[in-house]
Amino acid sequence: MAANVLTVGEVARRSGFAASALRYYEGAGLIEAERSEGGQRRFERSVLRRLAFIRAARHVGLSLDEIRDLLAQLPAARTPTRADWTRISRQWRQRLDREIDALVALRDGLDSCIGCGCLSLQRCRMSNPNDVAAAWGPGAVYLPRRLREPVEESV
Amino acid sequence: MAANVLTVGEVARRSGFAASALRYYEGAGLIEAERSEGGQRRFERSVLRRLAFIRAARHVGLSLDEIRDLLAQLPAARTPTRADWTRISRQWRQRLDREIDALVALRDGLDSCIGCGCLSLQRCRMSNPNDVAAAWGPGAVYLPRRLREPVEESV
DNA sequence: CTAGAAGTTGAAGTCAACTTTAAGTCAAGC
DNA sequence: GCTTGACTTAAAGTTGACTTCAACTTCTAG
Repeated sequence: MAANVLTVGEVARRSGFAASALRYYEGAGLIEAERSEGGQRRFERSVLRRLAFIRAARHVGLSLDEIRDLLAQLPAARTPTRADWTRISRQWRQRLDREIDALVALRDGLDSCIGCGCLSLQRCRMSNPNDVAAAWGPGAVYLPRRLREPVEESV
Repeated sequence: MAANVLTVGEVARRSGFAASALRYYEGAGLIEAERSEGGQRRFERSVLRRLAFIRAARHVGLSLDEIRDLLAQLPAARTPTRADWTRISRQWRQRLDREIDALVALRDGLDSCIGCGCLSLQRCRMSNPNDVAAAWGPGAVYLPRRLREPVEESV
């Protein structure tokens, strides 16, 4: 393929995303593409880094909406630098910390439950809907359904 | 309501699950119900503890299929004892440990990524699909989409 | 020039775990 | 006996993130 642009198939192969996902991401405003005379997508090489970010963010459990918001923070005028990427990556790190904290709290709650064997709707932290809500607090816990399935787009 | 049985509405109120969810769970084989002469559901009181278990297991991120499998380990002949519940609860604890480990590994990988600013498809642990798959290993990471939304069934 | 691989679109399908809706039946208090 | 709230069912709708499909067009190697 020509000069410095990539077809959707090439991007798919190199990024590990399915071509259908790339089209979907374009529609969702996460990535952009020029068009050839015949109307086919032509991606700049920089889309690969963008996709790398998307993959990592998906692994952390961010929704596409959230990822789009993060990507919007990148400078539109110039090609993003390493520092630009670093700056926005730092934002999920906090999220991840909160997730881990919540899980540890969950595990501790489970331990106390196993200990008492109660699972009482009235008293138990694990099963009482109100207590559970209170225990997690308003800071939602975000976690990847994505992590459930081993990644294997790149077969 | 009569003697020792509960209507779907009563169970809903006391368990925090919506009545529609209870019907769904019955259809999915997670809970059982007798029927009144007129065909309405009549739940035994023990269904409440079962539901408490279901709620807790959902919070840990188990799917309904998995929960059904766990519940199938309960003795059919007699009413489950505290020891029975404890035994099957212990099984998710390991799961939770693995989830936490995976998240911590993810965070460490993220740290190294922020440090290097690379996000390279070829090298970076965070964004390379193969590396990511390898990093998680075959032991899947299970985490609750459920935890994303604060629980508020009991409004 | 042409075969065939790769690309295009919009619409529909998928998955899980429910909820909602419609149209009707049951139960209980007065 | 009647009203009214609670219940019944099957079927369709919801959400997010895609995939699949059908019908067609474009690109490129030979």
